[in-house]
Amino acid sequence: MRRKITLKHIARELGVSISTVSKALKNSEEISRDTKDRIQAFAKLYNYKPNNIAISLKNKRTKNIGVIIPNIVHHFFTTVIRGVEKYANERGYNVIVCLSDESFDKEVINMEMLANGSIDGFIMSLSTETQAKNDYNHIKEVTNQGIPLVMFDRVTDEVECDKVIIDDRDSAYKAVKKLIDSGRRNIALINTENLSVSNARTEGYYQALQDGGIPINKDLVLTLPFESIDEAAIQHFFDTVSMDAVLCVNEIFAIYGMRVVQKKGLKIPKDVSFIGFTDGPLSKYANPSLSAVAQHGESMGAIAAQMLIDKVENEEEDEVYRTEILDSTLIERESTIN
Amino acid sequence: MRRKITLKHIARELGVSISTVSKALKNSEEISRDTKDRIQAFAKLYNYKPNNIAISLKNKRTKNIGVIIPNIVHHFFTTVIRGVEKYANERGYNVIVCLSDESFDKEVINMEMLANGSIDGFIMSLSTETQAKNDYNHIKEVTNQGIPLVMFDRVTDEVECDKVIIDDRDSAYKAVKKLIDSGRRNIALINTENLSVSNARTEGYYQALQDGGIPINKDLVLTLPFESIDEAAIQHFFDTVSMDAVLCVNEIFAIYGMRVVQKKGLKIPKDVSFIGFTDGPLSKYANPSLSAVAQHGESMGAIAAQMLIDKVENEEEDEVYRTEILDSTLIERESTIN
DNA sequence: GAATTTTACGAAAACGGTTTCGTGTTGATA
DNA sequence: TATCAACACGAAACCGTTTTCGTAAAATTC
Repeated sequence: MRRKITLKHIARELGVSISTVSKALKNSEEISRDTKDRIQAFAKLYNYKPNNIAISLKNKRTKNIGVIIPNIVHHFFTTVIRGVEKYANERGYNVIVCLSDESFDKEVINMEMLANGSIDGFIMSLSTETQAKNDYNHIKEVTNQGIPLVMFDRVTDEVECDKVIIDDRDSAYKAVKKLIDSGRRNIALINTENLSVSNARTEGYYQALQDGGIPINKDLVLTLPFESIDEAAIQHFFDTVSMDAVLCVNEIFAIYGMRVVQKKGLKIPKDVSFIGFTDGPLSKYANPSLSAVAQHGESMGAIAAQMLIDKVENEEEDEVYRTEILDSTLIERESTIN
Repeated sequence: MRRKITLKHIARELGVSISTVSKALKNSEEISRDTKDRIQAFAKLYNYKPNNIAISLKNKRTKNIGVIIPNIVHHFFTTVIRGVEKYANERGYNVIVCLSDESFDKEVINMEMLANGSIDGFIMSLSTETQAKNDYNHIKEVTNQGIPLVMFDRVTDEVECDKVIIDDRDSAYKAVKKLIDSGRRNIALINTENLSVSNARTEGYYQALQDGGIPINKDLVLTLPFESIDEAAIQHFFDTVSMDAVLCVNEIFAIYGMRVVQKKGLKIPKDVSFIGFTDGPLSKYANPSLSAVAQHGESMGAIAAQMLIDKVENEEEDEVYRTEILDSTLIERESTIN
């Protein structure tokens, strides 16, 4: 087993000083051609690579970025990570992924863990629990220390930092408008508690109904606790309420809803049409395939990474923060197109 | 903005030496109660936290583990990461995720990037390209340097290290046997090129047919390039070959196959039953829901993490490697149960 | 009161690099 | 031949810790 070789080893072996070796390997003008050749050849032979940790300590730059997300089994977050990773890698950064598991405490622990020098900046999306508690001290703590932060998707006004979001309100508005335009009048909504994005989508839903001159009927709105997929509640909802269209704030609700509706003998989209949020594989491969609002997670991740790295590498800390609003796309599939 | 405080700051501020501060904060017996109290109070007040990078350099331990996977949008890999992350976090480790994107070159680059001190050990699953090339020098390089490595799922005999896999051959065998036992005789297989796991599953398929006394018919096997989801090829396959059951080496093939079969007016599972590999949300929410071989990615990840961390923290390097074989579970759903 | 042991702390090395500055040697210049 | 710049390299500081070892001063022992 060949252990990693250091500058010290090379210096000792070649009878020169550590500084000479360091300079020679950076092709410094200070060192003679001869010496450089010797040192470089030796280094190549023994496959010398500088130790990242030592460089990090010296530069106070780790070239790592921390990504904290609530959950990784969600396709959306997965695509964001992918976008972050791809972009970060191109710029020589590694990605440390931490999962808060929708828990406030884990979010705090993860942030503290990484904030002590392990990373140059954070990209994060809030856990539901954090949004419910409305407690952002751990995040302010981090930004106060001057660690750059970019929040995406689930964000809050309480923290000043760069943000990347889609306009959830407007996306829902457009989806509902589309349903109205195609002649639907009894449009239901299945949403979730305590989630900034769900709330925004709900607002868009109401606004679209209002603008469309459709009276608001609270019975058409089913609010479920966060993704518990309470099958009985969904079943009961469709048993007791009648509608000709449904907007769901996530894929799972929509897929499950379609199933219940189909079991009742109704046809999709003839009798009821469905639109879901977050276009993932489920939507694409569902039967019928589900029309969905695509959030373009990968671009979101790439943009977040770009904003973060630009800030990290930008010496002068301008206290100006941007919020980038990305376009969503309504992808129409069998669940709305006859 | 309060910058991070260091031992040096505390020492200067309190008129003691750095070593005294360091010891006081570790509650060393060497330091008087008085001094300790002063220092600890001061440290608490200014929220002192030791710098991870400095500690890493000193200890030659980063408390980071690198995970290299081919793809993150695959549900299976996602669950593995989750398992790794959960377990690693419990033991105080962070997880650096790198995506090889099924590319040999990216796999090499990622490994080299992390191998220079950024991590204490690797957990990885091979990219298709690496398996096709059969070139594992970058991996051997890493293990030669004494960096612990655990491979999972897509592994190779060429590299000596700890491994965690499921018995793909046996899992496929059992799935096919189940189909035979339920009276199916024309059992098709949709598999993939150049993938260790796919090959093993194919072996199990043949073996089960042989043991079941069913003649092998190569026409019943469709081999697709890696997950291109060649829709035309799948369509053509079902148009020209007739079968009463299909085993697919991944979810997508199965879901897409079911759709084609349904469009032809055949009933699932009455006319054709389906079993897929890798139980993910698609299987669960498909219509009909898809019976699948569950690989228990989360346990796989947790076990891999445990093996890795045990090895990392174990000083004496016993050159003995284990291969842990996990049980898979056939989850029966509507696509096989009448 | 001298010798010895504790007590309480500081100096310094080490981890593996980078970088500034100092210096002995060489060759050119006046 | 004295002066000086250029060249080629080394010493040392620094990043932020931990840890070993040395040592004054205080406390204890005889």
